[in-house]
Formats: sequence, C-alpha cells, structure tokens
Amino acid sequence: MGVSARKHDVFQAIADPTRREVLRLLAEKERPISEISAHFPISRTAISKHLHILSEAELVKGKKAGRERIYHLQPEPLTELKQWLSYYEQFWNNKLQKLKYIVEEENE
Amino acid sequence: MGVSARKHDVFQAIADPTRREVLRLLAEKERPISEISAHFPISRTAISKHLHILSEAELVKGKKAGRERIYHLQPEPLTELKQWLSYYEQFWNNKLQKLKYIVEEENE
DNA sequence: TTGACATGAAACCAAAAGGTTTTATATGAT
DNA sequence: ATCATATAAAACCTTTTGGTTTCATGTCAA
Repeated sequence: MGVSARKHDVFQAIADPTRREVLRLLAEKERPISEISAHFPISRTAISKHLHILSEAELVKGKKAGRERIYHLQPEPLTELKQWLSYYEQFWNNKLQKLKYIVEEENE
Repeated sequence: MGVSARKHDVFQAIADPTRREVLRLLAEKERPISEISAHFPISRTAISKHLHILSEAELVKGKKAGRERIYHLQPEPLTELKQWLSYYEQFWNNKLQKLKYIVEEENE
C-alpha cells in the first residue's frame, strides 16, 4: 500500500496537456478553481476533475478557504520522474559523444 | 505540422507502465517484437501496438531484418521531458533550501 | 433569510485506450 | 513447392478518459 498503490501516478498525471498547463499556472502562484478554469475553454467541472487527478498524484493540494478551494503546486512527486529519466541520460550522452567524435574526424 | 503535430507525444508514450517496461528492455539491447512480448503476459499484437505508439513518439525505431523487425531505443525525445522537468526543479530546490534553513535554526 | 457565488457530486456521453481474435502477407528452411 | 515463423492489419470488445449537464451544498453579503 505504498506510493505505487495510488490510482493515478505522476506519469499519467502529466500525460494530459491541460493538466500540464494547470501545473504551470499553479507554479506561478496558488489559485482557486474558478481562476484556474478561466484560463481554459472547457468547463469548471472538467478542470475540477483534472485537479482531482493531480491531487491523487500529489502534484497539487487544495486548501479550503471560505467558499473557495485554493490549489497550490506540490512538485515533490516530480522527483520520481527525474529519477526515471536519469536512467536514460547515459544513452543520449553516449550519442552526443559519438556525434562529436565524427565531427572531429571530419575536421582533420 | 511540426513535432507537436504527432498523434502521440512523449508524455503520453511514457504514461503507460507496459511501454516504460518496453523502453527498459530496449535500453538493454535491441530486440525483435516476439522477444519483447515474451516478457509480458499480454499478446504479441498488444505489444506491437505499444511499439507503434512508442514509434510515433520517436522513442523507438524498428528495422526490418529478414522476417523479423528489430526495435531499438531512440532516447532523444526524452530531452523534451527533461526540459519540461527542469522548469519545476527550481521549486523543489527552494523547498529543500527552506528545509535546510529550518534544520539549521533548530540546531542553534 | 435570501440570494449570489464557489464548489462538489452524480448521471450521462462519445471517443480513445488497451486488449483480444482472426485473417493475411512476407520470409526462411526443408 | 510447402510449411513454419514473424509480423501486419483488421474487426471487434470493454474500460477508461475527458468532457458535458444537472442538481445539491456550503458560505458570504445584503
């Protein structure tokens, strides 16, 4: 029942462009749902669902304040993504080295 | 009609755990479809579809060799993911700094 | 206390995702 | 030539996703 038991993980959460844009907005500053949804052509309800998915992935958190719910970014789960990525960096680093090597050969 | 016109982008491609495992297998070495699908409980056809999606995102490429098609990893599109991530690193770095600051205060 | 506002929740819907089975095609081996 | 192998392609199915509309609830303001 650890982190992996969540219904929506980080990889799924960031797969949707609308959710990535929501994260970008919340990176600027915390905002209530209605302010967030004002940036999109879709309904407030749809945005609310996206926020639920981001919440499950723990990428955002909402605090109730009066009749509003203010969401803020929680970037920590992105470290999982970073770790995943770091495994693959060795490969593109190798490619760049090969490319550099070829260029150097051609200049001689 | 640029890169963004692809039906499946990197974010979507890596959202599925099966596809991430396929990438991991291809990171070890290039493999034909049947060898890849042998690692999974689902059908070869299903794996083939996943490979198509990974191909669209240009994360893998298949070369026909005899009656086989050998797939290999193409990690370059992951740089897009890395760039996207780098924007958010400032936030968790800040958090770590704040945490460190608190700890230092408590030690005085 | 009455209304406007902000959100939550439920019911519903179409399209996409992830899978299967079936059929076809190309290639290698005998 | 024939047969087994490796993949491709198509048809089909179920569940999930991303959206809508409608209705309910809690809170602020007058």
